[in-house]
Amino acid sequence: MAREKGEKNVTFQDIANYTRFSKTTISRYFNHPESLAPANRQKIEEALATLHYNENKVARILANGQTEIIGLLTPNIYNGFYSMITEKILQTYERYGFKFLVFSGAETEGVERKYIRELLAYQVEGLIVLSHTIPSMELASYGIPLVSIEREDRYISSVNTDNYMGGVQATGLLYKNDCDVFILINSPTKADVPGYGRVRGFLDTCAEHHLDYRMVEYPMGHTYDETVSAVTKALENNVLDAFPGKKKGIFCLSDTSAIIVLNQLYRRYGCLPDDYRIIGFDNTPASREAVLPISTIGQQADTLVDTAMTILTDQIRMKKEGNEIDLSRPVHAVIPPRLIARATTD
Amino acid sequence: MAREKGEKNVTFQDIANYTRFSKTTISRYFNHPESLAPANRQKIEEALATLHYNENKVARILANGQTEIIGLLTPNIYNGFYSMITEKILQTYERYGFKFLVFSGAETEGVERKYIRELLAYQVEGLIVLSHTIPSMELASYGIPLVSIEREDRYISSVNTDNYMGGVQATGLLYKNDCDVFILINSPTKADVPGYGRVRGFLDTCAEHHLDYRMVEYPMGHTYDETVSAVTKALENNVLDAFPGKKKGIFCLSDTSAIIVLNQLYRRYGCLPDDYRIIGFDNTPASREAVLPISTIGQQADTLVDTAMTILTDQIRMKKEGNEIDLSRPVHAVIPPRLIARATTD
DNA sequence: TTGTAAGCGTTATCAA
DNA sequence: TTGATAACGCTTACAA
Repeated sequence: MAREKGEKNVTFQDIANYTRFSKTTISRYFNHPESLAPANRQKIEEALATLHYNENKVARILANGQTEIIGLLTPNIYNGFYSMITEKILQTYERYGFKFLVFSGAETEGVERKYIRELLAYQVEGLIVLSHTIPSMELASYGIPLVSIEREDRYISSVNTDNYMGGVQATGLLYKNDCDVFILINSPTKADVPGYGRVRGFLDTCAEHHLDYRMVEYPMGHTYDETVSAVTKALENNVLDAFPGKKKGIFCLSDTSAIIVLNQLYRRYGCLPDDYRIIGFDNTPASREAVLPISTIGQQADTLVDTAMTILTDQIRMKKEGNEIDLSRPVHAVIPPRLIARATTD
Repeated sequence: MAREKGEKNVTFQDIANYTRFSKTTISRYFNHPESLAPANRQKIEEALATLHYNENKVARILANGQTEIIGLLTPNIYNGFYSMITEKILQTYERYGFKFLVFSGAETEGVERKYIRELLAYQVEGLIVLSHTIPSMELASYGIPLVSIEREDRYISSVNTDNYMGGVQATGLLYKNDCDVFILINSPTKADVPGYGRVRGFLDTCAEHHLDYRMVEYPMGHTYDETVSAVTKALENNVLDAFPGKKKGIFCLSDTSAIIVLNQLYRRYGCLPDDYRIIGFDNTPASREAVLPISTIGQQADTLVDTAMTILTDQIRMKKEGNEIDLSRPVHAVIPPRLIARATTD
C-alpha cells in the first residue's frame, strides 16, 4: 500500500537478501516462474508482499531494451475521428500490453519533429502516426516500426479507409434517392492524402451515371467558426435558391460540415426539406446526435486500429528478430467503409 | 537522419572515444554546457552530429530518477469535457516538458488499479486523475504527487469547477428569462462528487426565489443511446404537455442532455418554442454546434488544467526536495465557471 | 533449479 | 575545466 516516509525503493537485492536467494532468482520469479521450485516461488511471493515491492520497469528496460511503449502522434483528440481512433488505440493495452506516450496538436513540422525526437529518446518500440505535418519519406527514415492511419503514406506502412469506395457509396445513395443535382461540399484537398479518394469516388460515380454535379470548395480553416462560415457561404452562394424545383443531394466530406449544412437548413425551414438529401463522412458520434441523425459513411475505427496494431506489432517482432524494416515494401491496408443510412436520406 | 542497417546505438562512450574526452564531459555537454570550454563544446557538438547520436532517456532516468513522465487516467477521450481537458493537459508539454502516459476507459476499480500499477512501475513523477472508479483515500495512499480534476477528492489535491456557482448562474438565467417552472434534468448523482454542487445551486436558487421547480432524474447509462432514451423519457413523461401555458426553464446538468432536449423539441416543433428555455453545462464544442447554439455553463478548461499542473508540479518539486506529501492537507482549488448565453435563452 | 558476474547508458561524487 | 569510478535496478549468458 502506502510507501512509508523516507523509505527507499525496495529492489531485487532486498528481496534476495531477505529470502537468501540471488537477484537472478528474483528476476526469474517474474520472467520464468515455471523454472523455480514451487516452494521457493511461494517464499518469494511472500517476501514481495511483506517488503512491499514495486516493479521498476525503467531498470528492466535499460537491461533488456524493451519499453513496451508506443508513441502516438495525433493532430488532436477533439475531433470526432481522431478521438475515436485514439480511444481505440489506448484500449489495445488490454490485448497487447503496450502503453502509449501521446502527443497531440503539433501544427508545424518543427514541433512534430521535436515530439518524435522525444519519443525516440524514450526508446519507444514503435510509432502510430495520425498527424500529417511530416512527409512520409522522413518518417520512414527514422527506421523505427511505424504505421499511419489516414494520412499521406507513400513511404510508410499504413491503414486507410477505402475512401474511394466511400465516395462511390455516398454518391450512389444520393443517386438512389432520386436527386437531380449532386453537390460535393469540401475543403480543397491535396490529391496525395487518402481522403481525396472520396472526391474521386464522387466524380467517377457522377460520370458513370451522367449526373448533374457541382463541386463546391471553400477552405474550411482550422477552427469550428471558420468551418461554419465556409460551409454557410458554400450553401448560400452555391446551393440554396440555386436549383429551384430540383432535388439536391449534398455529399459532405466530413460529418462536421454535414451537421452545419443540416443545422442551416433547419434554421431556415424548421426541418429538412423534402428536396434535400444529405450524407456525411466518418460516422462520428456527433453525426448521430444531430437534430436529425445524419446518414454517413462510417470509418470502421475498430478495424482500422486492429489492423494498424497488427502491422505495427509485426514490425516490432521482426525488428526484435534482427530483421531490418524493409522500407521498399510498406504495407498499405485498406478497410472498407460502411454505409450508414439514417434520417437525412431515404 | 536514418539509422544505418544493424548499427548499434551511439553512446556517450562512443562520443567520448571519438572526441578523446570522457563520458562525464559528454554528459556535462547536455546538463551543464556552461561548464565546458567553448572550443570543446564545439568539438562535442560536431561529434554528436557526425556520429548521429540520439539521446537515451531510459539510461538517464535510471541514473537520476527523473522520468519527466506524468500518468494520466481518464474515463474516456470521447466525451466533450474529458477530451477537452486531456487535450489541454497534453499541450502543457510545451511549458513543463512533461510527457504523458495515457490510460483511458477503466470501467472498474480492478482495471484502474492495474493501470496505476503500470504507471508506478514506469516511475511516473505524478498522476492526473480524471476517472472516478477508485476512492480518493486509496489514491492518496500511493504517496505519489497526484491531482484530480472534477471527481471525488476528499483525501487528495484537486481542481474543480465551482459547480455550485454554476448551478446558481444557470438557474438565475432561467429566472431572468421569466420562466414559470424550473426543471432540472439529471442522472441521479452521489452527493460527494463535485458535480452535485450543480444540483445544490439549483435547489438553493429555487428556494431563494420561491420558484416552482421539478427534479427529473433518470439514470442515463454509459452510452449515448441510453442517454437519449433516458432524456426522451424524462421529457415525454415529465415535461412536454405537463405545464400547458407555462414557460418552462430546463437546466440540463450536461450539454449532452441539453442537446438531446433541444433536438427533441426541434423534431416536434421545428423550432425552439417560445415557452421553452434551455441551458446546459460544460461548454463542450457540441453545445455550440447544435442546431441552435445552446446556452451553457462553461468550465474553464484552460484554467482547470493550468491550476492542476501548478499543484502537481509543486508536489513534484517538494518531493524532490525530500519533503513528503502532506496527506493531511490536500489542496482544493475551485475555478469559477462562466455563463455562456447563446440562442436557447434570451 | 539456482548463482555469478557482466552488462545496459546514463548521472553523481570525488578528485585532480 | 575535466576525469575515474561507482551507482541506478534490472536481465542474461554461462556455470554449477
